[in-house]
Amino acid sequence: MKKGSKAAPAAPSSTTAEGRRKYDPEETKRNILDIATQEFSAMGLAGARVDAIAERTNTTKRMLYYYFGSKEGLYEAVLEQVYGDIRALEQELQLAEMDPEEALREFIGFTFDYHDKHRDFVRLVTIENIHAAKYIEQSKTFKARNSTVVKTIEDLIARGVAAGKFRDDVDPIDLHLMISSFCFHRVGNRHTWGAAFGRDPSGPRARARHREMIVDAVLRYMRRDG
Amino acid sequence: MKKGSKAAPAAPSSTTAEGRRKYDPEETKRNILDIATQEFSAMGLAGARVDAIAERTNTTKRMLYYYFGSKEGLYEAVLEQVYGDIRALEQELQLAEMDPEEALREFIGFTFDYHDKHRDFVRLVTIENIHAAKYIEQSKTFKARNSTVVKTIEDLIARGVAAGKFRDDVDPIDLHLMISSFCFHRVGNRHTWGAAFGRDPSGPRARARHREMIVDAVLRYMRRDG
Amino acid sequence: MKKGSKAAPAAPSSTTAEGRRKYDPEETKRNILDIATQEFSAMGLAGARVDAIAERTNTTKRMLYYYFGSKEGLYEAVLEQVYGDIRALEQELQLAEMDPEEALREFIGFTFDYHDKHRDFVRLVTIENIHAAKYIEQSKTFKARNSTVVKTIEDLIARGVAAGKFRDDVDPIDLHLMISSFCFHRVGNRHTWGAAFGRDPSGPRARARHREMIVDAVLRYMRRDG
Amino acid sequence: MKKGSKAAPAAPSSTTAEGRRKYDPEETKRNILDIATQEFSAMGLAGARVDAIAERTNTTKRMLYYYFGSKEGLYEAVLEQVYGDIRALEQELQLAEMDPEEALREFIGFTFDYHDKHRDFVRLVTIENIHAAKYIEQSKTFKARNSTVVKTIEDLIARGVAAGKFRDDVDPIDLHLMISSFCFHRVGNRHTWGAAFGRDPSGPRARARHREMIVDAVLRYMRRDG
DNA sequence: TATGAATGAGTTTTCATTCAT
DNA sequence: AATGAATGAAAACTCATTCAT
Repeated sequence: MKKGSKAAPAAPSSTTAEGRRKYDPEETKRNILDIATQEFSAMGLAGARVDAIAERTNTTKRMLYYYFGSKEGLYEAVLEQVYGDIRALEQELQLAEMDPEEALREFIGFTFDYHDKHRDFVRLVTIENIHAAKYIEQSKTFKARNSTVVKTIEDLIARGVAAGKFRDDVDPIDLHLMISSFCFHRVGNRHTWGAAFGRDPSGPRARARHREMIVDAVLRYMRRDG
Repeated sequence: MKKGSKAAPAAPSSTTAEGRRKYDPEETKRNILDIATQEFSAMGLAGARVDAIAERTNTTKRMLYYYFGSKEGLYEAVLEQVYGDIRALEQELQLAEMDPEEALREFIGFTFDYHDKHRDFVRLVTIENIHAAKYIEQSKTFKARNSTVVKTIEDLIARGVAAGKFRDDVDPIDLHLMISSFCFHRVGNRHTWGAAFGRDPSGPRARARHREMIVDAVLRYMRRDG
Repeated sequence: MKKGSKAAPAAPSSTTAEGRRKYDPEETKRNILDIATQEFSAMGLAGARVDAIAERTNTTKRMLYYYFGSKEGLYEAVLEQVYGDIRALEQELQLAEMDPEEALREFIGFTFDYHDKHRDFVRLVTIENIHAAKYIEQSKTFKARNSTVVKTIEDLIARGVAAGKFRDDVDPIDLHLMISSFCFHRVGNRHTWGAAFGRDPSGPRARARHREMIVDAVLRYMRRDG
Repeated sequence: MKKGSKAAPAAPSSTTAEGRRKYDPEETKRNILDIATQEFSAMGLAGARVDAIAERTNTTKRMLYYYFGSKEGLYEAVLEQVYGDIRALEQELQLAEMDPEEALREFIGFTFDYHDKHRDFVRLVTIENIHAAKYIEQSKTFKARNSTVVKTIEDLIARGVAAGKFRDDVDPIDLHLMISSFCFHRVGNRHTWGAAFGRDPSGPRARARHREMIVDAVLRYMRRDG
């Protein structure tokens, strides 16, 4: 029953060639998570290969199981991180200090830019929907985080309504949906869209035009006497 | 999902009433395609199992290969059919006879209703985007079909502009994107959305509200002096 | 996942070198089951290797999963078969026609000989007890089969009591336990016994002596005025 | 199971009241051995997991290897301890001072009670037989210890024969086998027996009955003119 | 045309053991 | 003496596809 015991690699006491510490659990976890984000995003949960992820990592397949338990556990960790990132940025937005219309403009712009830049996030959300969100639903922090955005939008609308600028019959989550859908779709569905109409809707040529478009559309929709 | 697929009649494995053929190739193919549509839609390309599809079929795995060559071949056939269905309906819309604003309203409503009812279609498009549209791109009829929609929208806009109703700086494909994204997103991302905010954005309670919302938003956006 | 084809024992159109038919599911299953019986018996459930079983088989590992689903499923099938064998033989014993004392002698002798010859059975039962019988408990036929033995012993005792030969305060299952324990133990624990006392209690030299011993002990125990 | 293992006190990982050592090697070893006894007994050698043992211990996996060298070394230590316990007790029995029949009664009773109470011992012996006793055979003290029991029984029989009470054709090891088999079997095979006949043969309801039964049967068997 | 049986290559996961601190 | 991190080898299991009848 004895196994691999032939040659001890025995590295120098604390650092490797590039100066990375050899025993650095946080670094190891982060490294695995980064690669896994790319692979799951590129291939989907079923399509991704644990071997492929491990191969691109600085460590071995075994560590992946050591830290994340299973392929699905790793996928969950990836999802949680990626959702955490966008929610964290949203909270830094400081919209409360701006004029309502300006704040809405800012929020739409942020949402647009984030999706435009973070295609991995868009893909992972898409993938998670294929799985009926059953993995993200297990996350404990997920719902708590999302309630913050709703609050942000609620405040924003309320201030606009109070100022006589915004209509008062719009549900904050619906508004969020309208903004997100455009920002998400032009990235997430860019391939079929590109195949259908011969141009990438998320390409650089359309970016500025689309950004302006969604800001314009949403503001017109929200304005009191549009 | 196909039009006439409400209740897939069993492929006969023995003679029927009188003199009819023992096997019906067309029926067998249709049966396989129906089941495959459900499975690929539910599980994705990598996640779907050939065995699972064959099991639910009235025939055997061998026939699946006989008619469609491979798992991927079957997936392509499913995609082509499902895209064909929506484009065919779009062409029956007869928007040219309506007042431009009315026609746009009609077109948005149709797009909304189609996505709302055909979740399999939405899922399959999503899945195909995970695969960077590489399967649908091989379809010969796909691009041709799509150009028709563009033409429809172009005409619609042109008539509205001519009538002084619509602004003249909107690209037809962009407009299509704006409409589609909302209709698509509330169905395609309903699971993560539901997990995040505790309500299904594609559920019956939101349907009428959302339909009105997207019609309203797009019309405001298009109106000349919004 | 269709399994064991009830009818259609496969027409013998092509045969292999040794005359074994190439497409013979029953033969394939039996072959796997035979090898698995040996391996599980020799190594235990955890210790047995699916690869090792498959290797010794005329077919591949894949078929093992095709027919038995999992390592545990195969183990269950082995257990069920091996228990079925002894119970089937017990039922052929025709004890009802014998004089009660003669019948008891016959039953003890059979039990002794069966355990003495079928060491695989003894080992598998031992192994199953390590697993707290959780696999055999899932067998549907197991309990039904065992009730037959009880009935046999009950009848046997009753007839002996009626004839004034046997004491009337002995529980049939207890009697069975007394008989089985000796027959089982000298085979099942022969290794530790051999290590402790330097001789194999199930070896050929002890066989006749032990057989006589257990027959003698049980008959003395059962006799009315022992 | 060891004598003084009712409530394993935690191995201190920090200083205690005053001046006591920070680590207690003997305590650590005992703790590991206790847990290992439970795990090997419950799962078998192949089925037990080093990680699981270490987890339940007050120390870490490394210590397990430090003190016992390997999984197999730990298993051997467990076996040796457990066999040592029963043999030590047997020697305390003081049968030489009793009337032969009384002494035999006492010996059977002791054997019965010991097996009835020490299920871990029974299981470990069972497990060791699955491994053909290859681990216990390496024990140096094992055989020496066992020869004592044989001597005890030999004396006991000889005194009974001399007193005209016992038959003179019974081998002491065979007698020991007869006694042990019943006591062992009703505990070791209780699970399959319970599954087969719907009652636990080692349960409290059967205990007194079984104890009397084996004493009765053996004494009848040994009596000169049974 | 139809079908259950069969397969090889790959995929996830497990495990006893050792290393660096 | 103690510990969390790390590992290589092997184990169980899966899957799209083809074969023989």
